Amino acid sequence: MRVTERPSRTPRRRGDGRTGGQAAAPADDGVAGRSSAARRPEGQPSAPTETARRPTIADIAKQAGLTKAAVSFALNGQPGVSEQTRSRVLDIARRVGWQPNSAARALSDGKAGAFGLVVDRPAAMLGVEPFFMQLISGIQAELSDNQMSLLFTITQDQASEIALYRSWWAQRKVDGVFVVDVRVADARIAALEELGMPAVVIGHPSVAGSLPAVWHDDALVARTVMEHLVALGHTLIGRVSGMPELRHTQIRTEAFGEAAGELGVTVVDAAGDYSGDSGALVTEELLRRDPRPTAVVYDNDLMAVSGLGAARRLGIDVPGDVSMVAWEDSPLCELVHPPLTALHRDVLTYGVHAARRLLAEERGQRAGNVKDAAHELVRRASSGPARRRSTSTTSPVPESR
Amino acid sequence: MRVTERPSRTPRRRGDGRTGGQAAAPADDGVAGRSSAARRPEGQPSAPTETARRPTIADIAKQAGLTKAAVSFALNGQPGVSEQTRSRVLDIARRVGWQPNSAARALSDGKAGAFGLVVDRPAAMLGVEPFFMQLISGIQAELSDNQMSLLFTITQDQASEIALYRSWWAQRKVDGVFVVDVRVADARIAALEELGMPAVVIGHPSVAGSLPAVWHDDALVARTVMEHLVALGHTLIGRVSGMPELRHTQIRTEAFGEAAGELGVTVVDAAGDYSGDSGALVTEELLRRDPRPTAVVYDNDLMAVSGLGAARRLGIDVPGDVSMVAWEDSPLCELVHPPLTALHRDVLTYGVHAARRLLAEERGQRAGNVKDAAHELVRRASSGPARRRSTSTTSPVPESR
DNA sequence: TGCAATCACTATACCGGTTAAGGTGTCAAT
DNA sequence: ATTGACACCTTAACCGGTATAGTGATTGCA
Repeated sequence: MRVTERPSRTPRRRGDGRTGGQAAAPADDGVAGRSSAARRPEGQPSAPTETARRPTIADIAKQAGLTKAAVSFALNGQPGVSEQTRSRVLDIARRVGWQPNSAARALSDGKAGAFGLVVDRPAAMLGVEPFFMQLISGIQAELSDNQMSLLFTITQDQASEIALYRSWWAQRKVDGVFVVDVRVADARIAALEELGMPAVVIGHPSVAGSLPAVWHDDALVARTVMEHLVALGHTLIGRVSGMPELRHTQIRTEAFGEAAGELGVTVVDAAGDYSGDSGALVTEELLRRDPRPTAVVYDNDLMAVSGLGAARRLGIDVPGDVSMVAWEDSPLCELVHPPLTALHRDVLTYGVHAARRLLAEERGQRAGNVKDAAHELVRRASSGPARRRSTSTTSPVPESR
Repeated sequence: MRVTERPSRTPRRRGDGRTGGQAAAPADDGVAGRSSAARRPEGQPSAPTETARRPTIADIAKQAGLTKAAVSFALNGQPGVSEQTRSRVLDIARRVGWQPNSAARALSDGKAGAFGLVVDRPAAMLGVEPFFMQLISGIQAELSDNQMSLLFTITQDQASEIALYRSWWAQRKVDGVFVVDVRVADARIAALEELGMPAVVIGHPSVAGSLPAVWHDDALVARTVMEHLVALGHTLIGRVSGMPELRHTQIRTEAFGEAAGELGVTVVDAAGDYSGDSGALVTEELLRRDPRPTAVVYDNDLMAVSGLGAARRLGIDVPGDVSMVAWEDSPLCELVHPPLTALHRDVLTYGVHAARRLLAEERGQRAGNVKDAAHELVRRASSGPARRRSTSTTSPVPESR
């Protein structure tokens, strides 16, 4: 109960962590001292039934003069005890600060009480994207409402990710997992199906196998972008994509192609890898083409920002000479110059939906896929009308980087 | 549109929990079967010796003709079994794919097998910084070597963070926690001390109370920066700080002040809040001063990037008129123009050390604080010699934004 | 009045590990 | 032949919950 302002240098004391053994009169326990004090006015000394440690239902049972089972019934709202007894038990539980031991409960009902999320990217590539943090934030919000925890891990390759799934499942550490960054013919999907482990794919249903997916319609979004650009007069549009092995990259590529065909314009695809470097490199390639695209769409914000820099180095004006659009919005897009037109979505809600879906799955409710809201186009200064194709290409600038 | 909408319903199997086994003809496969799968149905056993469910040590014992205890000894390298028996047990365990049930082990030895990390920031503010991802990556690397998991949670305020600590501890969900973003007189420290929960503060020891800290010497780094700038001829230096209530902000502020005094130059402090907006705003203020600072140091990369934009809007050249330095490096710093001189550190190793320290703490090894390597100055184009103070300030530009 | 159905609990057996204490069999020393 | 001393296992008791069967007392109904 000492919550005083620590002077400057307390002689580090702290709990032992392990209050094991036969209560060798620790005098100052520091754990949940209120309980024993409250129950025992000043107590007969050498009390044999001292509740030293974290309270269990056995302690509550003893205090209430009941058995463990009765207490369990009372605490869980199960029938089998009188209302009077129930409230008495609840009172005691509250007073001693009882909380169920998660391991005991897990062992008993065979559920872990946690879900897992593994991200498999090299540490360097993680990071600048706010996506995961927001996703986790959303997942978390839903899980904590349901007394569930999230085990989060970053691995270096897919093999260890799969190994981790097997291990988690064998040890019953998690009740299910969220799968992100799904590739074509992703080995994780097959592994999860084989294990029979509940899982939700955060990505397109076409790669989710028999697993439920939470997704949004990238094809629709691609079309929106194309319409925006075509309406501005653009007819030759560059696109800097993410890794081609990711399924959603392919989906976007296909959709851009189709929309282009229908709208009578041309799309030039070029593959990046989400890194700033690749964004700059690929942008330079695109902007050196003749005829030069009058607009470029990027698969993430980081590449778009780099593309902006590349254009400046080449002496190409944005949006005067070329418009730029980033797929995925972030604070970054707002603070560069010019601010980037971007595709925004509510990642947090996406996470909430994924969590909700996995909770249902784990409860055995085998529902279908969940389609989330599509991205919304946020128009900023980086996209504008296509320049009349009169002036030829800018004088080439020596390559730099 | 040709996204190969998955045919329709393949007859789902999955979710049964039981693997292989006699697999004869489950026929029912009622997914819902909520009743604990462990209860013996008591029907006539068609294949009595078959291990149907996930294997336990009891299964192994039966196959080996031993008791649970002997098997446990064998599996844990405990003395008490012959080498011959041990290897036989290990063989069987490997063959049936046994892994210890984490709940059972946790219940038995009173340890959760997991640590917790709570980040308490509004979802919007999380994100662009790669710090947490890299930190987690490092923590994770060390933890998985020690068969430990990481519970990761994002909360909205400090009160719920503390409540979560209490809950985790009461339920024995974690064996300890990492504490980040420490403030002055941080309520979390007091709460953790009261709980007696093992914890490691990732931050300066002066706010860690009696908890061990893993930290690095910001004061030293501040001095390095100052020396760099003074060597370039700068004598009036602006600084855009992070939130003043964070302890490390204060430490940096103090250190900059001291170093300035010793080196005979002046530092002008201005507080931001790590957001891009604040970076731009505060930078404008600084650059409008007369005399104008010839260098600005930022407490994070995001504000520095925004500051760069602000300078451009004011028609002030970087690094010609003013040099800029970011505290905390990231891909962002490299892709803006000019690339930002930045303070780089190995966050991943920082995480490894924090994890190692918490592991020691949890094992009862009460070591001291761990001082990590300081940031290293990465010189890029944004910092250069101070312009001779001949030309007066640039003509003011109308305020924008 | 008698028999069954409820009610409100108790007793006990799990879940799957770990671990202290006890029990054999073998072999050497006394 | 007795006594240990071991090496190698077995028994049984936990850890802290949950679930099922059983018990004594009260009530319902004929």
